[in-house]
Amino acid sequence: MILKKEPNETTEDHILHVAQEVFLKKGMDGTRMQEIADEAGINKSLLHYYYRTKQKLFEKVFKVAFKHFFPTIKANIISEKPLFEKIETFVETYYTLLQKNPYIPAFAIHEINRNPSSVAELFKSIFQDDNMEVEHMLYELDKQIQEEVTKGNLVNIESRQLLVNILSLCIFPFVVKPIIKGILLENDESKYNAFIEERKKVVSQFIISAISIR
Amino acid sequence: MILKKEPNETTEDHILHVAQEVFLKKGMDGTRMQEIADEAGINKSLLHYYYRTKQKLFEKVFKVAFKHFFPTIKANIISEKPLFEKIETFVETYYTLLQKNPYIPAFAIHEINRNPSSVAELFKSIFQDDNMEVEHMLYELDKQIQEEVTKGNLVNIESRQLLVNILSLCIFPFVVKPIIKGILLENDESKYNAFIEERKKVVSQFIISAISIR
DNA sequence: TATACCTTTGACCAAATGGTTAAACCAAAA
DNA sequence: TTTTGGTTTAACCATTTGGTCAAAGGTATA
Repeated sequence: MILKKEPNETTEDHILHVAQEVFLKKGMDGTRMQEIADEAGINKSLLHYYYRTKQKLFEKVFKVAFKHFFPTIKANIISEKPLFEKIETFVETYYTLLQKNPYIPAFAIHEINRNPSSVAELFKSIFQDDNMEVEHMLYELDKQIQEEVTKGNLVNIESRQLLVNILSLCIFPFVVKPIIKGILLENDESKYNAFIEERKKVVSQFIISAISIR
Repeated sequence: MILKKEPNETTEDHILHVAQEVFLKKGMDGTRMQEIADEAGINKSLLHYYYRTKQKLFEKVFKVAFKHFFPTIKANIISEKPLFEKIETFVETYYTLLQKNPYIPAFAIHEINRNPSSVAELFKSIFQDDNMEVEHMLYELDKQIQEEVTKGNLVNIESRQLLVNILSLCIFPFVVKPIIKGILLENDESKYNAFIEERKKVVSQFIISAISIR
């Protein structure tokens, strides 16, 4: 289906939005410049006029796609709230963010594995744009965990392991949507949506129950 | 690097193994028939001689790749062990299986999202080959969970949610290996391996702690 | 109106890519 | 030794694909 240009949208932006749509669904290798042009309702030359090469267009799309993701993680880890509350709001906001951008995780995973070194560079430049320091964030998270451990509220879990657990539980259900929907939920879209909606509560309960000492 | 043919290996098998290597890393779209031929040290025509088309070769690779995965899940769910023990052995064996086949999950995720309907068909035919019935497995798991709940050992968690949680915690760390390694573990391969090895214990503890009533 | 500048297009190109074919190769059977 | 049938190769083909270029369109300014 051809994506109509918004009235206030410049051609340059319109191309970017259409390219985002196509790249996210099909990946770098699976995307044809001609297809982006067709979907945007313009000539293929115009793509090159605005973005020179496929690679450059792809990198722009890639950067824009992650604009919202890292700041959300950062804001939550840095905030002053107690750990359990932090986890609850993180899961809630991250699920909502992913519901709005369901294709991004699978896209990222494929491109990262396809070209780890150059994608690592892209990530670093995004980090710089956002002024994020991973070491600092991990240090803050570590400190907070240790505090709760000494208070006797928390089992002693390594902060990296906890972080990976949380992200796994949030992101994975989106990257295997077709499997969950097709095999576990009778291929019913609304059942899948309900399943995901339910997870906003289930997952934070699951995590907190896993790490708290009662 | 060119993959040497084993002495006892037929050319047909050799091609399949090389194709597996390349398809797993680069995906269907990213793979060139010429590249498979080069890596196998043979002429491109020979690929078509044995496997007709790229699509057919891909489907063969796809089926072979998942040969071990579903039976492992099935065997564990069906077995007669108590639930917590089941979870422990499942996590352990699944992590070991993934350590041996680290590229398979990211590969599967990409192909599934790229072409959900045709991949769903492929999965169904694999299920048939393995004589697996998802409904039956879910029913068994459900029954066991309900038993533990009534015994007062377990919080009331939906079996599908639990299953997705377990699989998320097992599979996700492999699909984002470059991220974990690059951002959390100073790009150190041995640190990543240790991190994964540690998860065999961490994850099953995490799950059991999350769902058990103490 | 004329000019200058940005935008858009159609025609075109070279390289890459999946696939075909006829011939050469080779080992085992007759 | 000759024949036969499976295996392997080199040369070739049609199509696709990312990218170029010169010209045309359009619009604001002088």
